Amino acid sequence: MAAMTRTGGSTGRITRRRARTRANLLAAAFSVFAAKGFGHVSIEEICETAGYSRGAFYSNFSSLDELFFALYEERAELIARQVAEALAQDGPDLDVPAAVDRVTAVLLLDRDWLLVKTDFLVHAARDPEVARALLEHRAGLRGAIAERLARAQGHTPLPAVLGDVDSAAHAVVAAYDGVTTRLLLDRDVAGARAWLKQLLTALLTEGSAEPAPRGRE
Amino acid sequence: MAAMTRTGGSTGRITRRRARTRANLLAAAFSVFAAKGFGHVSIEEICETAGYSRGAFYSNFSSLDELFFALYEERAELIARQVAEALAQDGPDLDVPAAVDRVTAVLLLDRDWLLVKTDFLVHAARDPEVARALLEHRAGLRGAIAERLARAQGHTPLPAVLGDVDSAAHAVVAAYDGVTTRLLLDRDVAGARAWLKQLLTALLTEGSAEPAPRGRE
DNA sequence: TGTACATCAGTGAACGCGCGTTCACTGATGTAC
DNA sequence: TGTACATCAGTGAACGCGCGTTCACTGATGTAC
Repeated sequence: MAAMTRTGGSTGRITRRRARTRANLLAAAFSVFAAKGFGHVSIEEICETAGYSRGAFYSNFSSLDELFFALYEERAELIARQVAEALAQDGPDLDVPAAVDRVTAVLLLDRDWLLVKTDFLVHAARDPEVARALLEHRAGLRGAIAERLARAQGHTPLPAVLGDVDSAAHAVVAAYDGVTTRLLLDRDVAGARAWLKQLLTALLTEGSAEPAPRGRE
Repeated sequence: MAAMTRTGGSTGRITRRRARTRANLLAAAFSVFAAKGFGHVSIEEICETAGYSRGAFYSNFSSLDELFFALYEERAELIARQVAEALAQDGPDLDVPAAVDRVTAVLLLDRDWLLVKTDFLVHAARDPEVARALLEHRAGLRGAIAERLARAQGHTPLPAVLGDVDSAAHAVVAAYDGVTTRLLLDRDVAGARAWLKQLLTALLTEGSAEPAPRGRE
């Protein structure tokens, strides 16, 4: 149970070569998973793409599942960092449209990531342990959003129907998930962004406060 | 291109035995796909579950993909019919909470279906042909919702930010997708229903018109 | 309703390939002096 | 900075299993009379 693997800061006994190989395998895995989907990918395929023999794989991972998990964690943390950055850019008052633009730029730009994370979702849906990890990541994202909304509460009040900032953050994440689904199917990134913006605006502002920009875009 | 296969109404040359076998294979496939996920399922596994030899599979389908597609179509049509029914139950005025209850009962009840349809989504995301079929199904659902909303427009106006009924229907489907994601992870059906209801209420009614029921549920 | 025959649907054995997994080996990397 | 040695990381061949796919066969189903 206690974390014995992967000591904190100092590299310790992990050689550069090893780190490089691991990184190469993860990078190759990302593109192969994105292209074919977890479950349609063989260890051999990843190794071939990365330019290693299969032995190299087993030297670094014990199974495809383990690699997939490591890959997800790596990328999810990257995204989380980028979202946090995007949210921090405003001053104390929240400029909803600008913040939404910045966040969606991070979240919707990379189709490969959408594919991989959705694969990971269906994987997690069948394995409670994996689900727990994914839920934690989502809780982190949600927390960052809720915090940001709370910070802006005085200036831009939320609609009463949503309730507190936590509910609002939940709704934002749900909107993101909904847009992800649509984008996976129609591949219309520009449309998805515009639409997510509209959706979030509808959710986060009083209906009467900001009427729709008729016929524009 | 022209549809040569599967003649319309009369059974024609399809024997009962064949129809039964096909149905059994589809039913077995549904539970196996739900349990393991498309991509982690072998033809052999489905046949074993259904109680047939592998030859029976090849006598009815030419590949796993084909079976998966047939399975999706069958179930998606079933769901679409049930949703249409649930939407038709009110009179001309729309009782939003009641309608939402009925629709969510259909859409969120069966976890296995959520799993399979999400599998199908990631499958479709990688194959434009399949994506087209899925988009058509979604368009059908959306159409039914939009029609229902339009029918109630006089009585229950939509918030201006959403724009027309089509946008509103899009938003409803997005909310459904978002809730699906969450439900796949936390398995909290009651919570998901309550939450979807809240979300749709926030989307479909003027923020000022219906304040939140503080602390209730 | 019964019998003979034709076709159909599913059987199960056989084949072979792809790939997961292992392991003795070798070249690469890092350390001690 | 150079050399000798120890350990580590990745190689690639080998093994074998699971399973996709085929096919000659047989029992089931349906039809004609």
